Amino acid sequence: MDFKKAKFRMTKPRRLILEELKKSKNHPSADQVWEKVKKKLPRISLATVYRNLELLADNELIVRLDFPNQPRRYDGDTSDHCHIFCVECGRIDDIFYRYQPRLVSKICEESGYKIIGYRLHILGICPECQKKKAK
Amino acid sequence: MDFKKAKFRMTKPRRLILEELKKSKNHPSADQVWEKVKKKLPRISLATVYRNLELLADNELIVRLDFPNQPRRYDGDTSDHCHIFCVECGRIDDIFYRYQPRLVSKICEESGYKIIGYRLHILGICPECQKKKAK
DNA sequence: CTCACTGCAAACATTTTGCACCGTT
DNA sequence: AACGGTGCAAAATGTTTGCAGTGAG
Repeated sequence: MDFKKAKFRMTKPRRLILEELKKSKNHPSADQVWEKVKKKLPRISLATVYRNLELLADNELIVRLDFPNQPRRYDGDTSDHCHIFCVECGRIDDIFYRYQPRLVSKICEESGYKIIGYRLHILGICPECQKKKAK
Repeated sequence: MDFKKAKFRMTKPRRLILEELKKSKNHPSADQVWEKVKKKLPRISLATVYRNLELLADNELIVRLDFPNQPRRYDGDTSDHCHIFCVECGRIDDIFYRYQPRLVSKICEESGYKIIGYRLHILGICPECQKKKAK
């Protein structure tokens, strides 16, 4: 991994994006981060937000969350946990469960792949959407 | 397979798309399915392919595969298995491992979500790409 | 002083939609 | 005959890029 090589400047837009992500609990999209950061830096471009989110994720300061049928989301919490995604409203919550990939590693060896990582995604319907549907 | 209850007609484009997917082993994208089906039905539109793939997936005759940074892929094999994805070239292979979600179900209950399903995605580098990188 | 970084607009890739016509049932 | 399905083109969506100017180290 070329993590060490990566040298980047901590510019104002970059710092604000990282801070915003560290403090938000709702796993925002690039667009949502943009809306927040604009309040402090009104001239910031959406392209800058995209560029910085990808750079921060490449350097493992934040985490990319890819779920079906919606824009990429980001998590400022890089600790080892997985996510549950509401298929109705798109809400994402943290699940503090550490997936143990021992068995599956064994099976994967047969494929000849070099394993990089695992993504355990849980899909469900959040409490609010269950209530709405009950009506 | 029982199409009687299905709320859709088994038209020629739809049948060819399903057949193509059932026989292909490389988890193609909509675009790739289109290229194949065009050989038998040259006037078919890409929009038709998209519409039918989504409809077939909704009816669980095929499976959607969503991996980061590439178009949605589809699997004609609906049996219970997971997938390994090459982050270099986008190749997807089947892994015949059945994920047992007992423990995580327990943990998820605390979230109040109604659980719909699990997606275990494995990321890696396929044998061919490992060779290329070795140079 | 340099070069990574930025804003902006335009390009891009993928997917969805409106509409008039077509073909199964 | 009805109505779901289709081709086509255009729109929508989400993200990336080219460029000229800016500012952090």
